[in-house]
Amino acid sequence: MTKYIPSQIEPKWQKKWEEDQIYTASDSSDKPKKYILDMFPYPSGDGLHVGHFKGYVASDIISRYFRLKGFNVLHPMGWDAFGLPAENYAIKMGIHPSITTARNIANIKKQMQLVSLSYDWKREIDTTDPNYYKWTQWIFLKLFEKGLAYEDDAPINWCPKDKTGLANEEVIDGKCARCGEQVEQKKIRQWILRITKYADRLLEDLEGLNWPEFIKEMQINWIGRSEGMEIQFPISNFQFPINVYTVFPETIFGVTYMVLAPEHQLVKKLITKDQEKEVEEYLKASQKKTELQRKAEEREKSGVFTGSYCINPVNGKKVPIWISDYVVGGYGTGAVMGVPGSDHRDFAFAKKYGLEIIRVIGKTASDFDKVLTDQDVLEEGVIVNSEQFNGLKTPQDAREKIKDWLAQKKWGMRKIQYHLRDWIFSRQRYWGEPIPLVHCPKCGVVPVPENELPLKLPDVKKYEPTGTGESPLAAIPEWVNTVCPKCGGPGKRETNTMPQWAGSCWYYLRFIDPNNNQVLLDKEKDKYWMPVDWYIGGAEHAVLHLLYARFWHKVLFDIGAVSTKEPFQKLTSVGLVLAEDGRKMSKSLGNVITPDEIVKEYGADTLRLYEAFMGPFENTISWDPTSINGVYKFLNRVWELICKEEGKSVESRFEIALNKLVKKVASDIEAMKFNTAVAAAMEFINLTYHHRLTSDQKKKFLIVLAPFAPHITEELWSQIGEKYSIHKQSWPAIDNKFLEEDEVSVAVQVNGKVRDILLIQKDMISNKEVVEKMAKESQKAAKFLEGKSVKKVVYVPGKIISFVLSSS
RNA sequence: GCCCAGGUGGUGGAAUGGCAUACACGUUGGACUUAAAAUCCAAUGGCCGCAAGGUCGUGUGGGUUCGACUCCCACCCUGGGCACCA
Repeated sequence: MTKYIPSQIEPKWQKKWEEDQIYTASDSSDKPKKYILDMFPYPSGDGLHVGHFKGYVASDIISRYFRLKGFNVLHPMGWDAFGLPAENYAIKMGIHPSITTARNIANIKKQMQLVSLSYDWKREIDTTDPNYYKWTQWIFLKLFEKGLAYEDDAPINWCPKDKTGLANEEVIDGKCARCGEQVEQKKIRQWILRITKYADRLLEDLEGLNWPEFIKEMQINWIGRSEGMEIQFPISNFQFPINVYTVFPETIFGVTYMVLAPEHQLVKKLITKDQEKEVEEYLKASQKKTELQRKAEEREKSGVFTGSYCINPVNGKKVPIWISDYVVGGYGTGAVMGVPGSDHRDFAFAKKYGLEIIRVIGKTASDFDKVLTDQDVLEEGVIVNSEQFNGLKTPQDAREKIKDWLAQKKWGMRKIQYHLRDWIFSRQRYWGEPIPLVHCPKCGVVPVPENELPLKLPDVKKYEPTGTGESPLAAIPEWVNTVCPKCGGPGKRETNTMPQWAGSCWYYLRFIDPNNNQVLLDKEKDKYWMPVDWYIGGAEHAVLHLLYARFWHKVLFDIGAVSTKEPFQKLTSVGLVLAEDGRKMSKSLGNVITPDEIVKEYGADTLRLYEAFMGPFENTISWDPTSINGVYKFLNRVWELICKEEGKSVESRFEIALNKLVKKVASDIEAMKFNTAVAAAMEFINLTYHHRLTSDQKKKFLIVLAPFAPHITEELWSQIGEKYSIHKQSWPAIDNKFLEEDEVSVAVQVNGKVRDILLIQKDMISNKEVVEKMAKESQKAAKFLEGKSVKKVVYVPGKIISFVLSSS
């Protein structure tokens, strides 16, 4: 063969590799293990675009590299196939989602095989396969057994378009994360998972993880732990006090009013006769406000006085009780103590309604003046106007002392509060795992016995969501009506299904033991493979999948099903690939580029190489169709160079370049700097292109390139007469005697400016006198040194020699 | 408003205290060709200069240092996340 024609070599080798199953991971091996995992895709009908492949190619390069390095690598792939789009498509077309899902999976699998992602396909899993979701249901039963799943009909986020409830994590800016519809509050019966019970562990265990800081930060913020105090304010002539939660108890002497959220339980009981009308109007108005209006109002506060008062326990002061929607009902106690002297929001509210403003934090201990403007509202300073606490520094000192005092007087107690809410887990839709529970009028909620799992999703004609808060399953009496597993009497099945996150919460465990019918996964295999060493995927899952999966994993750890506390030891987040126009690739914008078309034009190796070369892995980068040509040209040059006759003599500069390349590519792959790894390979080819490589140099170069471009390297490997397969070789050893150049260039600086470059023999570089003499004699530098006195000479061996002149 | 990441040629980017702009795209010129494509070679930050060379230059302004894209302080801009959370 004389010319590089990808279409003539790629299918041939793909077929051979598949026949020989060269990427199979062994469950028992003397080799050290690496579990390298991609976030598995949702098998959408549109297939995958080149953006999806940036992460897949990266994890594939890493997997191939570690195989060459002698690791037993587990690199699997599967399908997160339950979910709304398949169901919506089914409704539109009248095709059962299982049919379209199977079709989509086949298509995407073909795309992946087209670029030779080296997955162990024997471990392929599909979350909609009853043999898989049997275990998703099993895990749910364990959650139920442990009291971590409970039923409630509290108001929840409801998407009127998708006609289902949503988790807090699925609401973005008050809109449904999936369809963008404005989310409403609706009160329906739901299954909820007690993720808040794990809040502290989810927070603490982040510390040991090798994850991007920004993702850890996002989880920390989402969990939102704060250490504060719950304080009781008694109400005269009333049996219940008002409880408030605050993280600033040191400001308690500055309380001049109390605010309740409109939905607070006590609201109705505290309204006095003369205020009745006004309050009612306010409540009505605030209910009507949509999220959008609330946003549009910016931070303009509004509220109404109830007519009642409570007592500040620390000084017996009468405090008016107000109602305002700037207090969020669902957080803390739904009531806030108003401290306009040290909180900007309270200040604005107090100003508007003419409430008293007392300064409790001053710049100095004598700063007792009333607060006049928003600028005087301080968060840090010295306590004033607070009796025995005056003069204490805040926050540090004062906060702890006042906390102790309040607790000792029994006016309040320390409390830890989280932003994280429990996870609304049921969906009123068809295409999800059935929740394996039976409602029995006699026994209550009874779990389906484990030996009856999987509880299969029934085939139905109509999948339309009902919108009533019931799932379409409720319309199938022969499925709903069943026998109570406990008493044998008539019972009704739970008709809600699980959210899409359920299947993805534990799939990484199933790859380890995909066909086990007895247990979730074998204990020995768990011990061998877990945790996932390297998890690669998009940052859009930072607080969704990545938090949910950690939660489930910890529950599985607690019941002894897994031996590790955390599932994903190392995480790297892949940057988005945008279309050429800088927008997201989407079918409706018509700017999608598929791997299929790139493979057709340039071959899979070019696609892979370009994905690696286009820029830093974590960056968001626009696809540039004109740049692809560059890596294609590079592969052609590789082809030409390797196909040339062997060189006979060993040129040391090529040896040095090659050894450096081997070293750099290895460290770059491990640091996910694929772009510079490819650039280094290009430099090597540019250096040697017009010369000849020895057989040994060819072999080493091909192995180094193999993780990036598996087809062309396999082909050339066989053309130079080497034994199949290049992917079963070992990563080249580095020859240290060829790592250093004979001559090193040293820059000459005069007053910080580079004036010349010296070439210094390797054995001279540590000799400062010689280098200094050479530098002074160099024509270019001497010009700037002439007639000046040198104050100081700094020499960094092998790098730079710097002359500092005395200023004259 | 708060938290995080980032700002370098026409473009994607490289360099994490020591030669700014590696590698690639694009552009321009040349070779080959009847011609085009492909390929190969050369040039390619701005300004001054025929050139040698000089000078400015990594968002802005200061600072530390013999030396700063890199470290420190303040600010501006872009992207992401959170947001009336007490």
